This record gives sequence, structure tokens and C-alpha cells, in this order.
Amino acid sequence: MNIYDVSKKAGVSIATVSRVLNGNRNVSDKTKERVLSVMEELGYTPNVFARGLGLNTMHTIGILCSDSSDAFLANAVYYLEQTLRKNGYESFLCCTGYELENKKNYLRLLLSKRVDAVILVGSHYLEANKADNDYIISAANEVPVMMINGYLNHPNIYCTLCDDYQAVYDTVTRLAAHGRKHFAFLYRSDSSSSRIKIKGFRDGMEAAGLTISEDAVRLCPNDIPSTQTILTDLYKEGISYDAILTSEDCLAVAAVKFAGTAGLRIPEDLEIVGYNNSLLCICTAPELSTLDNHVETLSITTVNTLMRVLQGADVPNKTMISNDFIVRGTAY
Amino acid sequence: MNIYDVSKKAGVSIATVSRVLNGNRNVSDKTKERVLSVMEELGYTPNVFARGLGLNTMHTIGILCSDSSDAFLANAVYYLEQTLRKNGYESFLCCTGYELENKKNYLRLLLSKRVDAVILVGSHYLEANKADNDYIISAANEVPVMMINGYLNHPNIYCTLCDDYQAVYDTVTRLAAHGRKHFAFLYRSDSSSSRIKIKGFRDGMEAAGLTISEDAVRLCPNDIPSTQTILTDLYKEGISYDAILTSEDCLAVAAVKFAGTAGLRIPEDLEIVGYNNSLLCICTAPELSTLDNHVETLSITTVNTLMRVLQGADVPNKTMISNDFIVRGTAY
DNA sequence: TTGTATGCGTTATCAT
DNA sequence: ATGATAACGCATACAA
Repeated sequence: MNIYDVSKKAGVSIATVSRVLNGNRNVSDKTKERVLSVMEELGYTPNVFARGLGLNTMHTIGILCSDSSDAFLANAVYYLEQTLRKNGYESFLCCTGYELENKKNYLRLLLSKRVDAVILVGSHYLEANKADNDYIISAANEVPVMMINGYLNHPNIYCTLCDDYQAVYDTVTRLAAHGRKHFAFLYRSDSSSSRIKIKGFRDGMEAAGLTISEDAVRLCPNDIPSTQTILTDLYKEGISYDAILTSEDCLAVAAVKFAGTAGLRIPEDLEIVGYNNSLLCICTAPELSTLDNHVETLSITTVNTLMRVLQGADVPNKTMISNDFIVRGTAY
Repeated sequence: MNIYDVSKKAGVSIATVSRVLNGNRNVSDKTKERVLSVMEELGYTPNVFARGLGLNTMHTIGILCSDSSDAFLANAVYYLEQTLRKNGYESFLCCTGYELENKKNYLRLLLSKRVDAVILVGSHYLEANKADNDYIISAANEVPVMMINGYLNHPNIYCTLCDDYQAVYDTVTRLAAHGRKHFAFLYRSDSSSSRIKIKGFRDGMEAAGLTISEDAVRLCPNDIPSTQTILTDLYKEGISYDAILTSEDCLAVAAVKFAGTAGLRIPEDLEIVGYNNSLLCICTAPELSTLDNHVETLSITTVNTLMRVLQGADVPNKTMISNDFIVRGTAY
């Protein structure tokens, strides 16, 4: 079942069939209708490989994400896929994990599949060591590279991020205005976004005239119970806070649970702020106040930008959107 | 940069280059090495379209999932993608939403992309009306169709499911043994898996010699607060339960929150059981007891089965795995 | 408006 | 062990 079968049955050449297929208007309405009805009748579908071979594209975008079971990333992947398909593009999904070597391999793999562009989802695609980002830059020499929550200033790389720095900075300012003095910032992994948040935290503290205690900025394990244990142990040692900011809602969940067992009142004794406005926020009691980074907007903006890039438009290298402070029960 | 460039530079024919590329051993070690080094030097990558055109496959599997931002589905997608790639296959992801018409279109779209197989993730791909599943059956005429948590008995359709019926049935039995009498079952949408769970609930109740009250089996809205409100309103009307089973952890979360506001003690006054063993379980206080449906095992089993199917092995149409009751704070 | 011929980069089937 | 060549199914430049 190919274009020849259709052409034969319709009594035209394959060129005409191809024209009908591609909406070329140099076809009389009569023949067009005939061809279309034959296609219908035969259930003809053009072969994407043959088409790709000639055009060297399959209208496919590669999505690289470290872990699609992470709520934030999963949401991003969802919105990306939906928006891409609305624009006539398919999505190749690759879950790379967090190892640099794997990220490199999977990016190379996507390029070898001749994707039209690559989207790197999440701040984990930006290494602390600058040279380790060369693989992204070299990919940008072949196709447009879109980054969500990562920033790399280079031609053919386009970044969409939320302003994590400002969000944390402003939150410190806000809680300091409540009279909070003993701040902690919990983060879960050493990503570029974590580093930016930490900077916002430090600068916000300084601007508020507060000193950051030795142990205030803390890398936490991946699971909620361990983080809770850490906070409890600190508390027993006499190290306590009246404001805990986090890089992830799940860390804030751990903080809420810690407060519960330690008998601390929220938000009177302790204010807690999550990050991402995920489903977890309304599962705790009290519900989590959090910083919403607008994953939907980030994703849709990324696709829109990409479409403009593919159309050859001149597009800014960086698009920044602001976060929202969502007030619920753990901070006001 | 194609196979001709390599052959020219290596001083061999394209046939030989192709043989090296595909690990054909009818090549002398000497020429093989030479060809390989030329490939390396030129940074040659075979063109996937040309290859696909000849072989009529790109080693790509289509994944259909209604909503990759749902925690269970996101996890499944993650494990599927990982396992597929380990087996040398790429993943085309399609998020269809819940509309039948969209599911049909996206499935057709995937087939037109010449995927080697299709995986339908989640019980939402099985319509209550049998005729509405014909689109799946017709897809199975073209490629193997794998279903996760959906069962359709048809050639070239292979299903991997967890035993939702037994899980709910056993849970009713278990809680009835604690002396619980007033059961409710909350579910979130009318999927095949919901229907099966409800059947397990009804049969379990009957086996325990308990009567199901009029309002016990209840379709709940998508968000936690609304569900909580419903339970609260019922409670105010004097309708209360001492055991609440659910089809989703998030419904159990709503139940926990309801119990909190209503002043009911968990689990003394009310036992609550979630479903999926998601991250939500350890966010509530007390933490959720739940039924773990082993999403990782489901996903990996599906891919393994698919690989055997693609190798032409004779594979059973249905693989069923059992759930685990996870004891935490809301039921014992 | 329509048809013919060619190229796209592989793999596979023959020869040699 | 290696080479020549025919598919594979489409798009397109050119001819008519």
C-alpha cells in the first residue's frame, strides 16, 4: 500500500498523488477529489520513513528529562507533549537519570534520531562545572536546544525559567518582616536551580540584616522520613528555626511532620514554605504555603518559542517568568 | 556525510560499510578496523530514515497515556521508557486525555508513525461500551498492543494487570474482621479498573455478610477539597462510616482531612485505605495505609512481554500480579 | 494541470 | 571477503 497503488487506482501519476497529499493547489478539484476518495478507500497512509528520508525531518522533538516520575518534571512533560502535538510535532521522550554520562549519551542518541530540536527539562541539565555543559553547546550546533529552568547563553540555545532567585529572596524578606530570625533553607540536590535559590536565600538574609547560621543551608536526602529525622535530631541538639524555606514541596512536608512530632505550632512557632505548588501542598495539615513556579506556563512558553525558532524568527535567548507566593496554612 | 563518503574514504564499497555497521561477520578484521576508524574520523551516523525505509521500522514503541501528570501513570511512563531503551527501543509518548475520540486519533497517529508496538497505560483505555474498544482491536491487527491495567481478550493484545478485584475484596474482609460495619468505597472516575474494584468491594461485603448502604459507593470529584466537602456534608446529615476504601490515594487523603475536621479518631473510629502507594501516603498524619499495585513491576513485565512478542514467541494474553496491603497509620 | 525522472541513504540479494 | 545494484516510498525539479 503505497503512493503507486493510489496513483494506479486513481488513474493519475504519483506526482499528482503527492501533490494532493501535500496540499499543493496545482491540482484540479476533480482529480483531487478522486485521489482523496481512493486514498480513503484503500486506507492509505504515507510512509513516514520515505518522507523523512527526502525531507530529513520527521517533525519530532526530543524531550530529555532526568526523571519523569518527579511531579514537576512529569507535569512539564505532559504540557510539552500536548502543546507540541497541537503544533504538529511528535515527542521522543528520554528519561536520563542524573548521571552526566547518561545525559550525554541520551542527547547524542536523540540527535542521531534526527529530531528537529531538543528540550531539556529541569535544572539538572546544567552542571556546576562549566566545561561539563559543552555537550549541550555542541548539540546546539546541530539543532535548536530549549532549556526549562536552566540558563546557558549560547547561540541556538533558548531558555525559559522562573525567577527562583527573586522568589526565595522575596520570601526571606516577607518572613523577616514577620519577625522571623532563625532561617533554614533545605534543598534536595545540587542543581543549578538549587544554587540559584540558595543565592537568593543568602542575599535575602543579608538584605534583612540577618545572619545565616552555620547549618542553615542544608542538603537533604531524597526521602521525606530521612529529612524529618534530620530536623528532629537537630532540634534535640538545641538547633531550632522559626522559618524553614525549601527547594521542594516534599522537603516542606518533612518539615511539617517534624513540627508535629516536636510539638511546634505552625505558623506561630515555625513558618514553612514549600516550592512548586504540587499536589503535596494540600495533603498536609496545615496545608503548605508554597512558591508556584508555573510549570504550565513554562512548558507552553517553551514550545511557542521553539515554534518561532523553527520558523526562523529571531528569538531572545532567555525568557524569565516570576513565581507566585501561595498562602496556605504554613506561612503567611 | 553518508555511507558513500565513508566507503570512498575507506576504499571499500558501501556494502562493506553497511556490513560493518550491522555487525555482519563476513568482513575481514583488517577492513573492519579501517572502516570503523574512518567512521570515527568523519563522525558518521547512519541516517535513521533511510534505514527505517528499508527495514520498515525505527525500533520505536508508542506509549499512550491519558495524563502523564497523574502520579501512577507518570511512574509507569518512566519505567516503561527506561526499560524500553535498555532493550534498544525508543519511546514515542502521547498524552491523550480522557476523551474517546482523542484516544482514537492519537492511536491512529502513532500507527501512522510506524511504531513497532503500542502500549496503552492505565485502565482508562477500556471503555464500558464494548464496541468502543474496537479501535484498539483494529490497532492489534497492525502491531502488538500492550495494555497496563486493562484487559481485552484478543489476538495480538497482551495485558498486564494487578489484581484489583482481589485486593479490594481482601481489604473488605480484613477490615470486617476488625468489626467494621459501615463501609464506603470512593472512586474517582469510571474506568475499567474502578468498575473491577467496585465489584471486589460489593462481593467482599456480601461475603462478610454486610449490607451496602445506598450511598456507600460514590464517584468523587477530581480534587481533594471537594471530596472532603462531600464527606463532611454527609457526616452532618448523619451518614457516617467506620471504614473508607478508595480507588486512589488522593481520595484517602481527603478522607483523612475530613476525619480531622470532624473530630474522628483514625483508626479507632474510622479506618481508611488508599490505593497506589504513592508519595501522598506519607504526607498525611497519620500516614496512609494503602494497596500497592507495583507499578514498577507492571511496567517492566510489560516491556519484557513485548520483547518476547516481537521475537515471535508465544506469549500468554494476560499476566496478573497481586497487590500488597501496606500497613501505615490509617488502617491495620 | 499533469506526468516523468531522479535523488534521498540505507539494506539485502546477487554475483564474483 | 567484497562489490555492484536493486529495492524501499516519497518529494520535487523539470518537461509537457
